Amino acid sequence: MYGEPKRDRKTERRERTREEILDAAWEIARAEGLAGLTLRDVAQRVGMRAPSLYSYFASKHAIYDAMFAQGWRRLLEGYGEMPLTGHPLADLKSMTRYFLEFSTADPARFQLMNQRTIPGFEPSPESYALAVKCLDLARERLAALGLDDERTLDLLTAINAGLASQQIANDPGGDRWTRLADEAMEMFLAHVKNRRTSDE
Amino acid sequence: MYGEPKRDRKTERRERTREEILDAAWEIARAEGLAGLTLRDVAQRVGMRAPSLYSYFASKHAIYDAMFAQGWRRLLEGYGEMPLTGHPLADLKSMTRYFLEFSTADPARFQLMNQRTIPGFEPSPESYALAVKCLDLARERLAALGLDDERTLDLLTAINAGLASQQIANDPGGDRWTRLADEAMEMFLAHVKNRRTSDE
DNA sequence: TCGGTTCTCCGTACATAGTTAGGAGTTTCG
DNA sequence: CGAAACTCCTAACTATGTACGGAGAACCGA
Repeated sequence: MYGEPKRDRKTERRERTREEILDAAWEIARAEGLAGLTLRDVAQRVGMRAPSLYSYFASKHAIYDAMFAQGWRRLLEGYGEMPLTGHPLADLKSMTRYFLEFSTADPARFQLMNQRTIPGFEPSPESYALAVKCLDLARERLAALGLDDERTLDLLTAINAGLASQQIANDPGGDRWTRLADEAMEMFLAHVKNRRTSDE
Repeated sequence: MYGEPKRDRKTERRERTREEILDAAWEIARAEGLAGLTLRDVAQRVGMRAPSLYSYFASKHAIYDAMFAQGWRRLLEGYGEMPLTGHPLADLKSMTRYFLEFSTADPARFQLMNQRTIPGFEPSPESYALAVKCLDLARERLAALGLDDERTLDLLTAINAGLASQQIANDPGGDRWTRLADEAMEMFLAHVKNRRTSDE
């Protein structure tokens, strides 16, 4: 029973180094673009040579996978901590605003999380599960607002993805799209309400 | 004055070879992904070695640029040939449907045209002008339907881009997003009409 | 405390990528 | 015909992801 702390210290150090590598990778991806990420650059940033990274990640794709998972974990976390009012319009607006800020704050991250753009890369099932979990949370929130069918969720995610990618492509930093996002949510809510009453 | 036909024959051949190269590039991009495009593969497909391509394009980015321009030219053409009824809802639906089909038919092309994802690549001013021209046509069409402010155009392009990227990422081939696109256009039109009457 | 195992990290090396340089062979034109 | 231009080649340089094998430290059971 006394042997364990030492093993912990070892795996703990290992975990710390993995984090260090991922942090370096994020920095470079932010600066050089997702595809501009280089193992040699990452290695240099953490004081290693490129091949040494293979002690921590099986491949470059494995690094992307870990980043993919981190991204969705952080978004999930952010959604979880977000204060909600219970007013549909206000809550829809804040969720969309949060998503927009999150996405445009790091275009490389958005690209990694939402666009299949790296040839040969596919997130592992475990990482993908995090993305699904995030979608499930959104579904749950929508349901709490009384909007619980699948089409509605698809529509909302499409709008959000579109706003984010347009802002990233055309006007990173501006607030033009933030205001547009508010308008979009008004439109969205009115539509769903309307569909709801005409369905009954 | 008689020297010109021969020069023409030469530049014509050159132009044909450029087309051949671009066709090969599209094929490979469709099959391997945009970033999976390789000069050596392109060269092989047209019966050359990689360095020979430099007689026709200054760099790989120059090939991407020509493809970018071709993509927007084709979309512009498609929009131009599209029959319009004058009914706002019907026309909005067909334009969005066309954009969706066009985009999902070749995800690599969509990525090249709409997402800044290749590190270091930026379209030349001439190529970019084609993209702007395409946006101008959409603006014009919207105006013809009585919807002529900039916000409306932004909102529409965001919706369209979102629908396309979601379909590409989640369900290429299915018609789930086509139907969603119709619904989105109903929502969009109702919203704009509503905003219009409450503005006056 | 010692000997073996495991874990890091290194240097080297290989395949593939975009790209450059320089030179043959062909075509064009005076 | 001879010069110029064009096309295509081979060879080679650099940067990339990755495989291999080894040196040294950390760890663990005896």
